[in-house]
Amino acid sequence: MAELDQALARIRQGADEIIPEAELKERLAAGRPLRIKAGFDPTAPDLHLGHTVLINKMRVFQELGHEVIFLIGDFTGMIGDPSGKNATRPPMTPEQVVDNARTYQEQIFKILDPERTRVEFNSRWMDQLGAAGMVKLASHHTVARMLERDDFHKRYTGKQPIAIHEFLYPLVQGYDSVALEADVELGGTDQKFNLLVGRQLQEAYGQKPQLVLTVPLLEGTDGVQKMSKSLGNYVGITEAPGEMYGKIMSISDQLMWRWFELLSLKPPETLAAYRQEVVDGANPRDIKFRLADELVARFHGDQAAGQAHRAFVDRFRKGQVPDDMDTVELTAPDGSLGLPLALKASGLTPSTSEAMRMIKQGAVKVEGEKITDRDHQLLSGSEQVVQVGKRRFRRVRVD
RNA sequence: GGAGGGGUACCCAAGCGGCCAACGGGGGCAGACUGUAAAUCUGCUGGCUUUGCCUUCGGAGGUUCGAAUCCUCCCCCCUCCA
Repeated sequence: MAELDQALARIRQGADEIIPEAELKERLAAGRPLRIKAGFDPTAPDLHLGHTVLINKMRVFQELGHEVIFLIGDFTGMIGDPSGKNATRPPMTPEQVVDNARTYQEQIFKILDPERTRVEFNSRWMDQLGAAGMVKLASHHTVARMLERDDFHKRYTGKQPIAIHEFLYPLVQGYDSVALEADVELGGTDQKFNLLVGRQLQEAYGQKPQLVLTVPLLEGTDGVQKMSKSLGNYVGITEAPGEMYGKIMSISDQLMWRWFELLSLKPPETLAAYRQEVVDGANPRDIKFRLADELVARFHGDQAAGQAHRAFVDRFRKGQVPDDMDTVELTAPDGSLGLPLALKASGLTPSTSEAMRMIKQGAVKVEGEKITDRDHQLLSGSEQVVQVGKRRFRRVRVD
């Protein structure tokens, strides 16, 4: 049974909770491939590293021979969630959903095996359910239990509004488990309540309740809030290798360990050895290189990762100007172009006002030389490297 | 349906006739320091043909020499009562 124990260990690794813990071994021991469900919101098809914590876990199940279902919540997405100001979503058209679904698949198949991934849309069964079915579904859960959910509870006691349809969210998600006859549902720790509703509903519909496995939420590049696109603290998995490499290298040393733990596929012994290296005096930055190497390679291949690594070292450690910057061509009607206008026109700053500010603050360099004169001119026929701050470069040619 | 509270820049939040492009905080950007770290300190944070001009305080009008601030109508949000 060493094989079973190994499987258990791999599933548990990095997981926050498994409910009920004991049953996992039991189901695995039965030998039948388990049906693993993980739901995704179709409104945000740009996956970032935070999502991959979960997808990595899906992959583990896949490698262990189980049936992994990638569920796109198109029905749930069309309801929209009007509550939080930042969560207001316009209803999506079917075309958008299809588009997003395709984008999703392109991205997840960087991690999952497409041959062994079942893709589902919950509109398939939700559209069939009808109003009567919805009422029946709603009858299986009580308001009191719904209010146990932490965020509902807080809003209720804090006299904040809760729209009725928000109660439908967990119900529909739970019903997905009924429709799919899921054995296990994966989700972030913030999904725990919804996942548990699935268990309860399956029981109500005469099924064996699914197991619930939650994974921690990954902190974003700021190291504090969870990674999300709206907070701008994310690393998208389709980002260019250099971009991705830079973002990973900019995280704090403390956060680096967290990311290793949740994102690296390296065994725990290796990570422990890394920690020891730092204890023994290694520069944490050099360990961070390994994290960046691994992650960039996963999404872009070894070669691109190697290139990104070298480019990073050249640019920041050796202070060189990057060699792959964009070139823009500008026209100077009067033989020369004022620097602020050039900055705006080349996209280095969003406005001339911003360009003025950057110049005043000493953030602008032309051919490596700091320019603080706002009337500085770029002459026609010249081609110069213009830089704003440490990261924004552009080769500007003036005609 | 009734009563009350509120809509201010990316977010939170002051201001309640001129000194307001609008206090303060957060976030962001930049500079110093560094390991492009983190922490810290400093500056900036509407736009433009930039020592000046133009447009912003839910929307549309109005009063006034002058309005984010007063008046009218409208839209939206919240709380309580029904």
